[in-house]
This record gives sequence, C-alpha cells and structure tokens, in this order.
Amino acid sequence: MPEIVSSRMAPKSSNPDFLNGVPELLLLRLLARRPMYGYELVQAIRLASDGELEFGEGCIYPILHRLERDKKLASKRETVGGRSRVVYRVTPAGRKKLEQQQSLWEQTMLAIEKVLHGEDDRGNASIS
Amino acid sequence: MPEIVSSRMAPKSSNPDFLNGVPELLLLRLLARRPMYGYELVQAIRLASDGELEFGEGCIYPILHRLERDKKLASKRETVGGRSRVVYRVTPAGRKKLEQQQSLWEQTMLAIEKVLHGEDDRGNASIS
DNA sequence: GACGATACCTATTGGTTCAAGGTATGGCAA
DNA sequence: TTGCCATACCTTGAACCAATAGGTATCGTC
Repeated sequence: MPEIVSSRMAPKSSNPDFLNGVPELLLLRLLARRPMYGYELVQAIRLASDGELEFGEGCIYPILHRLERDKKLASKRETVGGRSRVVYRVTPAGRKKLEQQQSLWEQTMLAIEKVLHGEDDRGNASIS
Repeated sequence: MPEIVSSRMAPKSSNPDFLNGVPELLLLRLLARRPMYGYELVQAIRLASDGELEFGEGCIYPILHRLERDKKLASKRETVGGRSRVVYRVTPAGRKKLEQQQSLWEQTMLAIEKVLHGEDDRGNASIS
C-alpha cells in the first residue's frame, strides 16, 4: 500500500498543537519586549492577565531550558543583592519562532471561532 | 503545614483546562444546533473550519462516550440504508455545561490576549 | 533562629490528543 | 464475484504537555 500523499509535502503532523504551547508563546512574547528571569516571568503572566492565568514554576522553567537549548533564547547570570538570577532574552531565531507561533495561534483561534459562531452551512436537509 | 486556602472555595484545580477541552467544546456547540452522529461530527468540524481543524475519530468518539456517561448527551441508534448510526443530542445538563465552557473559553482567550497585546505595565524601572 | 519571599531546579504524575489498528455494511467497478 | 472505497463504529498505545510536589539556597525581618 504505497499510501499516496499526493502533492502536499510537510506531513503536517496533525493539528497545530492547539492549545498546548500557550505558555511557550507567552514566554516568547514577554521576553521579546524585554529580558526577564524565570521567577519574574511567572509573576508577569499572572499580573498581565489580572490573575486569570497562572503557570507554575514547574511549567515555566522546563520551557525556558528547552528554548535555550534550541537557541531560541540566550541567558546570562546576574547577581543582584546576593541573589542570583538567570536573565533570558530572545535570539533572532527566537523572534522568528515567536512570529510563526503567534501567527499560528491567531489562525487557530479564528478557525475555532468559525466553528463556534458559524452558521449551520449544511443547507443539506436530506434527513427529515 | 495547614495550607491556608483563605476564603476561596472550589480548589480551582489550577488553570481552566486552557486549551484542552476544545474538542469537547466544539462537540457541545455543534450538537446544540442539531443532533448529529460521530462520523458526521468529525467532518463537520473539518468543514466548518475550512479544513484548518481536524480531530480524528480516535479523539471524538471517546469524548462522546464520556459526555454521554456524564448525562451531558443522550444517544439513540438510527439505521439509514442498512447503516447504523448513533445520533447524539445535548441534554439540558449538556446545554448548561456548554454555556459554562464557552464562557470560560472566552474569558481565557481574553486573558491570553491581555498578555499578548498588553503594554508593559511595569513602570517599575528599578533595574537600569 | 524561624519564617516568608526570592530564586532556581527536577522528577513524577495525570490528562488529552493522536496515530494506528480493528470490525462491519453498502455501492461501484473491473 | 472480487476488490476497493466510503461510510460508520470502536479501542489501544504512544507521545506530549502541564501540574503537583518536592528539593536547594539566599536575604530580610521578627
């Protein structure tokens, strides 16, 4: 069974990771505005959303590490008042990824809106 | 360690299931418009979103079964042209759940928008 | 000296989605 | 009549992400 994929390349693994990847998107967006450190980002998300969004540190740190490993972020260690911080900033590659992710996000939201508020296109009244 | 939860009841397990639960929301929304069967729903989502959303049957069927088990949906078996279909419709409880879920969804989307497009409120220029 | 806030980190668990398979009927074409 | 595709249902397994729950260490205050 040769499985014809026809002309379309890029397997398009499936759905755009929908809703997953929101924390990652927010991190990239916030860091694109100015460099921040992990603990600060956790609170920035809570503050910016008026407390409605709240990602824990156990969620944020692994994402920061992964993004840095993938060269989307770069970090430098700072010491302020005896406290050590790891400040992250977006790299050019990170900025590119942000644009892609944000575009994908908006596109996906529009698609969901279409289903939520779409008229029942089915004029097909085949069933009584 | 007593762990003070203060005055707020409802453990609020954490975040509003963010982005998970989108398929469930779409199913409830579509079924609230008119009864449909599983195979039909899979394609309805694809059509209504112009092909941008595509949840497989392996995603849809388990959700339908769970919603029915929880009395949010009711089903009846139909036979059309020798083909057997399980047609689902929303119960009053299902309609209530839809309203809650959709409201939560919109609220969460607004919160994400706040973070994505929010100005950097931090006038706090404590760091050079 | 104990505690809370700051600041970092990781391991384990749990929930959801996805890919892949499995069953069965009807219609059409070779 | 044999094969194949579309219809229509279903379940299992892996993969992935986020949440919980821990663990370390410093600073300031009571």
